Amino acid sequence: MTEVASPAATRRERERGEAGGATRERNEREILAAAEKIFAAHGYRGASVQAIAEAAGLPKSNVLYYMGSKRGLYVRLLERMMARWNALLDDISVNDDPAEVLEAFIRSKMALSRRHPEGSRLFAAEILAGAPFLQEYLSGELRDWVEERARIFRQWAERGLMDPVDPVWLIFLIWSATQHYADFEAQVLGITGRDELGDADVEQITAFLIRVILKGCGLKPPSAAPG
Amino acid sequence: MTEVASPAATRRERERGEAGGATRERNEREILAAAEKIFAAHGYRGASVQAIAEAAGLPKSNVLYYMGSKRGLYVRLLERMMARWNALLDDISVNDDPAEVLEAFIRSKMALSRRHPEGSRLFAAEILAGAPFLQEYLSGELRDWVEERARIFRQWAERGLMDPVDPVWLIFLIWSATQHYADFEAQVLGITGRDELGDADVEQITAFLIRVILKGCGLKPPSAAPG
Amino acid sequence: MTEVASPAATRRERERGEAGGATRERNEREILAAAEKIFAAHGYRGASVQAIAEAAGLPKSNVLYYMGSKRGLYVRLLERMMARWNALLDDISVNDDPAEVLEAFIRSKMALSRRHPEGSRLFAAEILAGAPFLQEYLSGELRDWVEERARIFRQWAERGLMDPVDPVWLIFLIWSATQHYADFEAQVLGITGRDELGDADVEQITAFLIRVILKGCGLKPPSAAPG
Amino acid sequence: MTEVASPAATRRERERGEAGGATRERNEREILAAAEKIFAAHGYRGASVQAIAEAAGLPKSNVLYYMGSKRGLYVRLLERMMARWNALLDDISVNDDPAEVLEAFIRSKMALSRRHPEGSRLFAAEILAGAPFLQEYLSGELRDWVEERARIFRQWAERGLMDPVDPVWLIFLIWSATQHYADFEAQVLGITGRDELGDADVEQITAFLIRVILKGCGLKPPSAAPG
DNA sequence: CATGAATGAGCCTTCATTCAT
DNA sequence: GATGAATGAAGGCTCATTCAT
Repeated sequence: MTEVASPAATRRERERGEAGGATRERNEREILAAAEKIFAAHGYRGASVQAIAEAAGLPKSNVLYYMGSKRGLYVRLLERMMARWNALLDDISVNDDPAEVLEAFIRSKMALSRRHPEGSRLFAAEILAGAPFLQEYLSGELRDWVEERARIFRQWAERGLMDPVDPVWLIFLIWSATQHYADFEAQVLGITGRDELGDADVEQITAFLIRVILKGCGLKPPSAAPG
Repeated sequence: MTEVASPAATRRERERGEAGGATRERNEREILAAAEKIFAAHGYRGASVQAIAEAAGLPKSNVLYYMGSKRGLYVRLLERMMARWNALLDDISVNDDPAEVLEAFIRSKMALSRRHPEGSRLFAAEILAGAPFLQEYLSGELRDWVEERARIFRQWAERGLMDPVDPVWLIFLIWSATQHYADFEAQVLGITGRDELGDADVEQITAFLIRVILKGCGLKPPSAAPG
Repeated sequence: MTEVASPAATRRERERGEAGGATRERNEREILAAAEKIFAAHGYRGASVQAIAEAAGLPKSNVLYYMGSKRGLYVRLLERMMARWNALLDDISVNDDPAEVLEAFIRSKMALSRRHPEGSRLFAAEILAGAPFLQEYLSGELRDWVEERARIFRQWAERGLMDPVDPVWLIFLIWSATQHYADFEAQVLGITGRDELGDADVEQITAFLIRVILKGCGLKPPSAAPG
Repeated sequence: MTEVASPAATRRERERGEAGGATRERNEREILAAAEKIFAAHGYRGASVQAIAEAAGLPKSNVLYYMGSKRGLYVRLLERMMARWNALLDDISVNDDPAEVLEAFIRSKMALSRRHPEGSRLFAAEILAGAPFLQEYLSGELRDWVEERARIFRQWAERGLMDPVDPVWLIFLIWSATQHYADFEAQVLGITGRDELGDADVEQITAFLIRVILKGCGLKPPSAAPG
């Protein structure tokens, strides 16, 4: 990366002595992060472009210049979160070990919430608002994914590999339990009296959830993590 | 019911030909219901008095006339929800049967979410925003309540009445699992392809949760409801 | 005055055990006093009926019930102040002693401002606003009064009884100097570092003004008050 | 004056075909002038941003865009007026000639009121309201200034250079007399039957005040202007 | 007679967006 | 390419007034 500032270098850029392309990327990244935080906290309507701009350390005009519109920014964030989500929804088959699959499911879902708590809350806010932007995704892609899993869970139950619990309610249970620590973080911290949850806490919670949910479905946890 | 002397009939009232005294009460009720819905969907900032007024079928000024301020209305709704919540937090003792207590806990929590889904979402939105109005409640009253329960759960575990799981994570699990059907209703409906959850569905889900969570903690469900 | 409460006795009335007629009078008096204060401080537009009601210790509706409208109340106050003013504008003749007349003029004007500072400020606020309600009075009655005095002052000057100063500017000088202690009370108190001006202060100021103004017009003060 | 690069041309600007940079300055100037007029006439509370905007020929949002807030605009105007005021409060010493000092004082005060009548009225309205924004200034800076002058006046009196009148009352007399023609302009015009006071009138009034006040304090006017 | 209820209009301020540079 | 300028619309709230009792 050379030190030659491009002719159209911005003030921020010039001050930091950066090259052009990097600035755009960094600005976009900062805007997205800031927006995710604000939208997560206050929802689509409650978020203001001004607040996002301040959190990103940029003028308001820039936010709209980079993102087109408040709506466009919001949609982009939702899509980014859905993409992260889809990335961990790998296929499973009837021949897999139920306990292993469920454990992996819980682990990866927990890790996603842990890595992207703002994204998790953004999604929660969207759902609270009645999912105006995600209606289609929920009753399309996501529904298919759930039904596919459900079919396999049912087959496992039929083969006596696990208790015959309703697989859809089971999926919701896992979702709610894992998202809780991101979505209700303020409540969790308030009640536990901490400033934040550390990695050890999260690992402990994950093990707890795996232990209780698997056992609750008549499965033996494959790894012997204490809950 | 006698003809109680009452405030002046409003225009709405006259148009509908109603009796006098009921108007104020009805208006308040409608405003509270409308506000709970709007605040739940869009959070404190995202909700507008105009939107609440429209949902209540009243002029905007009227909402503020009845409720004083947007903030006051919001606080009143939060307090109402906290009161409902506190109403079902009866005491338990070490001598109680763990399975019965947990079942009752899950049942009552589920019933509360079922009866007041907007209130549950209102609470969720407040937590998403970082609990600006409930900070104190969370780290005060509610924390004490949780710790008290946790102590008893631990004693049960020591006596071998249930698995030695972390009681706080257990409480969070129950909370998240039961609230999920109110808070993420839009998602649940989208994925299950329904218009609403009926009483039968909710009873089925409740039984599922009781079954899985109790079994997951090494308890036998006292009633034999199939999940 | 009997103790029998009239059938239509108000709540306030009943609480104090007063008869009907007295209440109305007292309420009117309190409203007028409160309104004078509020209008004086904030002008016609800046005053609110609510603020007046609060200062009078009555419900807002009552203020309008007694006074008809904000505008009507304001006009009534202006007229009351003009009436007070007119009460001290007695006739003078060329044969009067100039010094005595001017002294009496300064004294009575000062006393009026002293007795009704709110009224003086109310008038000042009206003038600041461009005298929308008093236009006619100023260029009619008051103008005539001024011109009449001016004629006499001029005659005195012609007879060598006083310096040939412009009588209109002289009248304005007296008005401004005497009203100052009411209209700019906040400034006077701030600069002198007092909480209020006492009777002694006012007497001292009056003597000062008489001394300086009379001497400035070539007149000997009739009474020997030190300035 | 060179063609300085400047902010974007506004719609107003384009319509008028003006150059770029001047717009902002002109708008600010017009807003300040309009606001001074409106605040002077109706006080802080009675003034509305809408009215100011209309007087400035701009949309309401624009006024707030330029000035931040109604309060900020008001404070800025007060400070501007105080700055003008301070600009003419030059030091005096015991060795100066009392007559010359007093004449200069009256002249400069009169000129200030003449040049900035709206500012004078703005100040008057602020004082009428109880000086909520100027409390500190009055009992601080201004008080000190008055006391300093008073000390010198007293020394002059002790040396027999002028009558032993109370210097603070004298200062108030000069202030009230000179401000009167700005603050009570509507009254002055109504009574004198004119549309406005011309330079000649003001010069005449100034000479009158100098003559009467100086003579009233036992001083001979240095210049022989007839009142 | 006196007052709480009710409301359209207006208040100051913030909003998302467009535009010119 | 990036940003300050500008603004119509909407935000929460207060206003003076009307009405029914």
